[in-house]
Formats: sequence, structure tokens, C-alpha cells
Amino acid sequence: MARKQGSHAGITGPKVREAALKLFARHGYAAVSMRQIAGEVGVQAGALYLYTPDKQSLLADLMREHMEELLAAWAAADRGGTPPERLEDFARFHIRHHLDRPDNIFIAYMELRNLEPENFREIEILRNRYEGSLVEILDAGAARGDFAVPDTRLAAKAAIAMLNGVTTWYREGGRLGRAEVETIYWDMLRKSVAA
Amino acid sequence: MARKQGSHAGITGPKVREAALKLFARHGYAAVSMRQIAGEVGVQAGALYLYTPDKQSLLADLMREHMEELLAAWAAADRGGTPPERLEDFARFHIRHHLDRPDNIFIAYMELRNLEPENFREIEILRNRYEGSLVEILDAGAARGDFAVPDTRLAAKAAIAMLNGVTTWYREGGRLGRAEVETIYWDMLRKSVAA
DNA sequence: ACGTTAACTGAACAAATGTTCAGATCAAGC
DNA sequence: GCTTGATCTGAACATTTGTTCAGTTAACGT
Repeated sequence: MARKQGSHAGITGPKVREAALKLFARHGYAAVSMRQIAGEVGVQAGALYLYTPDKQSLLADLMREHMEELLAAWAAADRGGTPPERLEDFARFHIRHHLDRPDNIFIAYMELRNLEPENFREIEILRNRYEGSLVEILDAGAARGDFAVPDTRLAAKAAIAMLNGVTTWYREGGRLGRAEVETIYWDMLRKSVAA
Repeated sequence: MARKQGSHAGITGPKVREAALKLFARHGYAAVSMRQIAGEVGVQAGALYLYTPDKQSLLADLMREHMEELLAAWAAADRGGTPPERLEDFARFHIRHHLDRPDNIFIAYMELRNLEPENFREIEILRNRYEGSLVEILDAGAARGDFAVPDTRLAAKAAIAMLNGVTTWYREGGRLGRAEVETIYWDMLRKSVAA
């Protein structure tokens, strides 16, 4: 047997990335073998190399895609307005975005150490850019007296860490719904930086 | 060559755990080989099995030790008092404890997925116990009107996620000192649950 | 209908993995 | 000084790892 029926690169390519994302998030980059990914896709391990030069690129590409999508999505969602308004938008956007992509955040925040130096630097820049957009909001609000934060960079890190935490425990159909979770987190964040 | 000079189980045993902790935290459980751990200790791979039945137990033991130490340390540090006082104690204790043990928290919160089911359940219980002590404080404070938290379990998770974040960026000799960081985090936490 | 080529298989590769074990070596007690 | 037992080496093991590649198949343009 060789080429399967009804299979194209246009189908298999995304399937490979989806499978890798799912498995990396579930078990960690190092714990997942190319054969497991291939199995998930329904293909032999060798076929994966039609869609990625190697395993490391698979991880780096997934992380880059995620970060670029995140930055673009926030750029689109940012409605401007006063710093408190923008902060609320940011918090709700961040939670909503990641609850829709729980696997993404898992690898984006846990697999940095498995990136080779060159890839690491690239992803770190994207990450700092995203974090920077929150710092910017906090700076603007602090200048106007909306927020009382002794160090906006630290506050941004603390805020993102808190918001990210949601994906580690939130389960669809659980005790709390999305809207509730979103509002409760936003409320905590709002108060934590309040003047 | 065989037995090295001046080496005892009393020395090598802890060394093995230290090396494993350091390497697991740095690169992740799955990415670290027994030979790397042995190399760090200054011993051959086979010798590790004098101190652990297998690699999995090494991880599980490290996590259990960490959680038990954490629980014991908090039990000793908890001075009682009003809920706001206890919350402050908890926050400061948590940050201080983990800044002293950055590697521990890394594996305790990132390697859960690499535990076999039996070990996972055991560690999860310890983790819930620790988280429960924070929930308890929040419940008591909410009942007295000290805190305004719509869901104490969620608030506890959010708080711990925020506090844990400190170990991902804090570096000794950096822009901010320990005491400053501790106070800023406590201040954010205090406000985030304030009535 | 046919040839071309993209998509995939299946086997192979060297290297690395966790783990075992017979034997070598040293420290300590008699 | 000899024996004993704890401590470690070094080689071996079966598997699994990431990756390559010659060959096979099926879809598509002509």
C-alpha cells in the first residue's frame, strides 16, 4: 500500500499540526514521538517529513503561529478607549481566546525550554510584544491615576500568569460557565490594579 | 575502576535527587536521560538504581517530598489571626518559600502530566490540600465580609497561579529585590479579593 | 487512456533510551 | 590483615528514538 484514498497535502498538512499540538500539549514535546503523531494522523512516520523538516520545527512553527495569531487577534479586538476599558477588553479577550485554544497556551507557556536557542529568541520577542501591549495599558492608566501599580511590568506578568491559570482547570460543562469565569477573573484583575 | 574514593550512599543519594531536580526543572522530565543525571552526579548510570527503583519514582518522590515540605512549612508558618492577616502570611510565605526553591515549583506544576496515574492521584491530593488551606482562609474572610469573592475555589486557583508566576521571571540581583516583589504581589492579591 | 507527479509506505539507519548485572574496588569491623 | 558488605563500573540488553529513502500507489491534467 502507499498513497491513501482521498488524501491530499491540503488535508494532511493541517492534520499533522493539529495532532502535534494536541499531543505536545497533553504529554509534552519530549515525551511525544514522531510515530505517535503519525499514528494520530493515520499515516506512517516518514510521511510527516513532507510537512516539516524536523520535530523541532514542528514545535517552533506551532508556537510562532500561536503567538502571531494571538497578536493579530488582540490587534483586531482592541477597541481603544480609556485604560480601564482597554484593560477589561484585554482580560476578556485573553481568557476567551485561550479557552478556545487550551492546547495552544499549554505549549506556548510550557515548552519554551524545549526550543533551540534561535527559535527561543524568536518566540520570546513575540511574547514580549504581547506582554508589552498590556504594560502599555497599565502605564497609560497609571499615568492618569486610574490604576495604582508600583511596577507595571511586574503587574503585567502577574496578571497574565493569573489569567493563564484558567486553562489548567477549566473544563467545558463544569461548575462554572465561560461567561462567569471571564467575569470573575476580570473582576479580580480590575481590583488588583485599582487605585 | 569501581568504587570511587570518599563516596557514600549518604552523599550520593541526595546528590542524585538534587541533580534530577535541577535537570527535570531545566529541561523537563522526558527530555532528561538517566545518563545525564548520572553525569551531573559524577557516576555511571547504573549506580542510580541503588537510589531509585526507576526514573518515574525519582520524579514522583521529588514531587511528593516537595509537597509534603510545602504543607509542613505552611503549617509551621501559619500564625492564625484574622483572615486578612492569614492571607498576607500565606502570600508572603508562598513567594518566599518558592523563591528559595525555584526548581521545585517548576516540576511540581509542570510535570504532573508525566506522572503515572497512581502517582498523579497521590500528588494531586497533596496539592488540593495546600490549595484547600487557601480556600479556607478565603471562605472565613468572605463570611466575615473581609473579602468579596464570588467563588473562593476559583479565587484560590487564580491567586496561586499569579503567585507561582514569580518564579518564571524572578532572577537574583535583578531590577527588583525579594522584599519588593513579595510586597507588590501581596498588594495585588490583597486588592484582588478586597471587599 | 496515459503519463506525470504528489503523497505515502515500509524498511532501514545509527544513536539514544531505561534498566540489569557480573564483577571490581574500597571502607570498616574483627 | 582478612573478610565482608556496601558502592560503583562497564558492558550488555531490548526498545525506541528521529530521520532518510527507494519504491509504490492514486489523483489529475492532457
